[in-house]
Order: sequence, then C-alpha cells, then structure tokens
Amino acid sequence: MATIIDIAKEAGVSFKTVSRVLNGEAGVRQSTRDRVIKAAKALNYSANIAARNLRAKKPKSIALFLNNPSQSYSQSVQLGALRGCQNQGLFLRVHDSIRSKEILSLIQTMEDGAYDVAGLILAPPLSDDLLILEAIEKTNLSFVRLGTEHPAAAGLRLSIDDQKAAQDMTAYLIAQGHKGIGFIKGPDNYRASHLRWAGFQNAMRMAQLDITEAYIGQGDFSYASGLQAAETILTPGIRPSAIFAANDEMAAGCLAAAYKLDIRVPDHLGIAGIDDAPVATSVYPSLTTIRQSIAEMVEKAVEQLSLPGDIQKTALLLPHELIERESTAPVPQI
Amino acid sequence: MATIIDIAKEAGVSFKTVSRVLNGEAGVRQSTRDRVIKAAKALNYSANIAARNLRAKKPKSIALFLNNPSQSYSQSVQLGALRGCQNQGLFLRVHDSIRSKEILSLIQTMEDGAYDVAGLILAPPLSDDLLILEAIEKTNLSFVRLGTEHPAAAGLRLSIDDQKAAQDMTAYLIAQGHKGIGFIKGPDNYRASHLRWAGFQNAMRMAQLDITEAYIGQGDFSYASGLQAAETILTPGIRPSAIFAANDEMAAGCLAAAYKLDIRVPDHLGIAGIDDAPVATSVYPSLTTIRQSIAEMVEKAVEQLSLPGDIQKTALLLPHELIERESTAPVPQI
DNA sequence: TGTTCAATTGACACCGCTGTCATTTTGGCA
DNA sequence: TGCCAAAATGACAGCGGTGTCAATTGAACA
Repeated sequence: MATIIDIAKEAGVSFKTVSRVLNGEAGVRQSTRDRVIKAAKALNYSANIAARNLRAKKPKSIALFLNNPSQSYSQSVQLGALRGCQNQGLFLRVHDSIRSKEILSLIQTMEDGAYDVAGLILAPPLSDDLLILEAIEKTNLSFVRLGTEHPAAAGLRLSIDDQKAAQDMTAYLIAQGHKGIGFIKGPDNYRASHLRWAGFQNAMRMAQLDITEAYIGQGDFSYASGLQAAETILTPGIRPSAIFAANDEMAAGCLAAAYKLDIRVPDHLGIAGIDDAPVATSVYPSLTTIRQSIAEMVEKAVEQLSLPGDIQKTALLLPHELIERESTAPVPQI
Repeated sequence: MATIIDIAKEAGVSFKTVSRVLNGEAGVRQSTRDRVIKAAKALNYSANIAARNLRAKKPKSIALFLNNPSQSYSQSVQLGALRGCQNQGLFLRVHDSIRSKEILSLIQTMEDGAYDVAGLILAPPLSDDLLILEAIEKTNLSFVRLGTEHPAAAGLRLSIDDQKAAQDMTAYLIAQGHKGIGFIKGPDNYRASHLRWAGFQNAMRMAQLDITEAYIGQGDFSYASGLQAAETILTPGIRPSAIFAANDEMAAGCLAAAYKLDIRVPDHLGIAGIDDAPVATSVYPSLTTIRQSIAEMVEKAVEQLSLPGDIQKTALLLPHELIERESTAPVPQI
C-alpha cells in the first residue's frame, strides 16, 4: 500500500505536490506532473479515500428515501446507491417505507447537521411528493429526485424520458399490427405514470387509433395490481390484442391473467412492460420491455451529490432501449 | 457531529478514556464508563469509522468473487456485501464472472498486499472450486465460503442446511399427497446441488416412495435450464404430480414448461423451489419455496472477515423457512 | 500512617491526506 | 544583468480517532 509519501520520494518532490497532482489542482508544472503520475503508476497507488475525506471534511453520508412497492426496483436503487457511496467513500443511510411524517422529521434532523449528510436521494414516488419536496426546499440540503423530470422542486432530476419510452413501445406494438391496445397505468402519485400514459396516448393518436376506455386499467406498479387490472380488461368478450403495462411487474401480472383466462401469449395477446426488471426474463414468455439502468442512474445521483458546490437544478434524461422478447409478436395478417 | 473530544469534556475525562469505553476496552472503572456512555448518548454520538480505521490500520477492503448465473442471487449477494462493508467502513471489490485463471492471479496479487484486503468472499459455485480453494489456502488470506458446508478447505462456511431444507420441502409435498415427485437438480459444481438432491432422496426414502428416473432432471440454476428440464420430464404421458426444483429460477422455468404443455398448476402439477427469490412472487401461480436470507448471510460474512484475529474454520448453518404459496396444493383424494 | 503495586487515567504521537501559508523558482522585462 | 511579480513548490498543522507508554490514583498491607 503505497502512500503519497512513497510517491513523493519516488518522484523527488514533496508529498504536497503529489497531492496536488492527484487532485488535479492547478499550479504544477507539466513535467513535474508527469513525473508524479509515472511514479504513482509504478507504485500501483490507490488513494485512501477515508483519509482524504477525513481531512477534507467532506460530509460523510447520503440519505436514501425509498418507498416503492416493487422489490426489484428497490433492490436496484439500493445497489446503485451503495456502489456510488463506496466509490465516494460515503456512508449510506437507507430509509425504507417509512411514513411521510417520519421523513419530515428526519429531514429536520439532518438540516440540523445530524449524520453529516451530503445530500438526499428521493426514489419515486417520494420524488414527487409535494409535501416532502416543500419541506426539503426549505432546508439547504442538496437532493436528487429519481424517476421524475417534473420541475416541482429544485434539485437534480434523473430519469429516462418516460413519455418517449412509452411512445416508442406503443409505436412498436402498432408496427407489429396491433390496433386495439390496452394500457395499465401506474399509480397517480408517480410522475412517470402520467408520462408513460401520455406517451401511449400520443403514439395512438399519431397512428390514428382509438383508445378504448375498457382497455385501460389502473395499477400500482405491483404484480398483484397488474394481474387484477388485466383480468378486468380481458374478461369481456371483446379484448385488446395487446396490453402495455407501465412497468414489468404489472406486465408479469398481465401474463398471469392471460394464463388464468387461457389466452395464449403472444399468439392471442401481446404484452409489454417497462424497466427490464429481472422478472422480465424469468417468466414465460419473456417480456418485451424498455431497458433503463436504474442502478447506474442512482450511482450517478450519488456522484452528483458528493461533488462540491451546488447541485444543478435541471433534469437529466438518461437513455433507454427497447428490448424485444417473446411476449410480443407480429399480428398475423388476415 | 459530536466527537470523542466533546464527550470527553461533557464527561470530564480525557478523550483517550472515551475511546477506551467506546471500544469496550478493559481498564476503565465502571462509574467512569457509565458517565462516558451517558455523555455519548446525550450528544447523540456516532463514530467516524473512517478516522478509526485510519489510525487502527485496519485493512480496507473485501473482495467478493461472484460467478452465478442467477441474476437475483448475485444481486442479493452484492447487496449484502455492500451493506456489510458500509457498516465496517470497508471497501468492496466485486469480481464478477471472471475466469478461474484471472481469479488465481488476483489472489496472488492480493497475497502480495495489493488492495489491502481484509478477506475474500467466495459465492457459489466458486466456494467449492477446488482449484481456487487450494490457491487461497496457500496464502494467508482469510476467506468465507457461501452456500456450502463442505470442509474442502479452511475458512468459514456460511449456508443454510441445504439437505434439511430439501428434505423439509419434499416431506411437505408428500404430506400434500404427492407420490410421484420429480426433481430438478442444480449443477454439479455446486455443493448445495448435491445436498438438496440428497435431502430429496432422503425424504422419499423415509416415506417409502420410489424415485422415478424419468422424473429427475438436470439444470444449472437458470430459468432456461429449468424450463428445458421440466419440458423433458413432463412431455411423456406419465408424469409426476409435483416437481421440486433446486432453486426458484428453475422452478419458474417449470412453471413455463407447464404452461407450454397446458398443465394447470397447482391442480395437475405442484411446483416448488428454494431461495424465495423475487421471482417467486412475480409469477403465477406464486411459488412455494424455502426462504433463506442471502443478503443477511453475506452481511454476516463481511462482519466475520472484519473481525481481528483468525477466522473460524467451521460451518455455520443459517435458519431456513418453508413458505407456502400458490404453486402447490393438496392432491385431491380419489 | 506510610509504602507498594496494580488498576486507572492521561499525554502525545501519528494514520494518510488536504488546507493554509510561507518559501523558492521561474520567466519577462527594463 | 538585475529586479520583480507570478508560478511552482514545500513546510506544517490538523481531521477524528487509536496505540504506546508514562503518570496518577487507590486499596491492601505492613
């Protein structure tokens, strides 16, 4: 375990200069810089983040607020947050499924300096909870909102372009020959729900297809809700030829409903979701979906929060990708 | 953010004494100890792990070797490891699905002091890879092996009682009235595969039921392999009335096979798995399974490795629990 | 009551790094 | 060539703890 002192000796400079180079500070001659970098490489140096943070008096934790019914979503978020914190040498405090009131009082405590938080991360649906947002805005805490682009509050917003994603998927289904397409909405308190719904409507309108009221269901992003909504949609004699669920867990629920009602997928019913959750490839048929890398998004969030200076107050749209799997197929031409 | 110095002032002792109390060291009078603890509580003190590790020169990382085809399993392992490392103030280096040869050379590097590793964690199937185990034993690195109790090498072993778990599940199926029970084995290079298979055999023998060769399949713990194995088992006219898969992903595969072959679950076929993976509750019907807390197990592994002194060289068996869901039901009496 | 030795407690350095500020080089220009 | 400001570099303290070892205290005993 080489230290900057070892490097200093090796390069024949003071350890402070090494510190400068390693932190990319200005005021070091290029030739010196090169020498130091070469020495660091030679000694296979890796910084002691703990010591660095200690002296630099960086805040030492990130608070993650989580309250999502989807287990896989929560897992991904936590994984990403944890990885990001490791990289930045921060501690993560996960606050899972606690009531708004508790969150409010926690925020107050943090504002008072407890836990030495660098910032907060709000996962949906908390990221659009006006009560909470308002409370945070009153403090001077930095925060990142996940899965929303709504400018309801300051703070960086990180999400995919939900509307475009849903539009893409709907267009894909239409291109496959579907005309009567059902949609299962996410819960109202998620901003993404509205955008995905809007994207669906957009694509339908652009293709001059009607949206049939009876084909639209309401879910809460859980498997059970998808199952129930799909059962309601599919039970009458006239049915959609495809159902697009606002997330994968609900899409898995649709699959279950189809199974119960003896409707073959994808032959008689196409099903699509969003998220590319693990479940998408552990069901039969595997789900056509939109991939978004939740873990990476959260990792990025942590990174932003650990940066010095104020956080950007803009929305960052992350890329998404349509993944074609077995749950959809071209509609046979009659 | 109170420091030990604040506590020292509050309690009227030197900061060194505070340090002693906080670390549970001997040689502090009980009355002093009480005073310090009271002061610490009053100031809502929480230790700065970074500073502590810095001076105490604790090793600063844990290496996790991972090579598991099951995504959810890998996720859980990582989540647990990451949490454990956070608590101990350690860094985690995840080495995912790399070849044995690379692992070997990595181990060598670590033995030479690189990364300052406190220890290694081997997730199955690596935890029973004799080549790797042999290489590690030659070093003086501590290590924990997950999902195995086989004394093939030193190092702590952490797992559930796989044999007992499989036996429990089989007995449960038998109690439901099943007589012809199929089994889908895990891959040979997992110790747990053999134990689960043995547990299945045991329970069948104890119930004086024959094991039908044609009802036994071979999988690799992946969804696809479960699907394929189940298709083979279920295609002939005579079929088992239940299939017990050695993990949940394969059980999900069985469900898919049943669906493809138009066999209703649980009415005409019972299906059970092991793990209580997220997928168990995102398929229809939801899977009867054995719950084991993988994340907790790994968290415990990290804890063990961060402890000073040599690691125990025993096997620790963690509790498991049978979860009854929709994929199994009593066999109707004729 | 004085002495002794173990039980307590405290003083101080230092872990690896960054912040501050002083010092040394450097290059431009008269 | 000499001078000076700017650029480059270095010295040193200190972040919040722990390790070492010395100093103090207290109880037991003479």
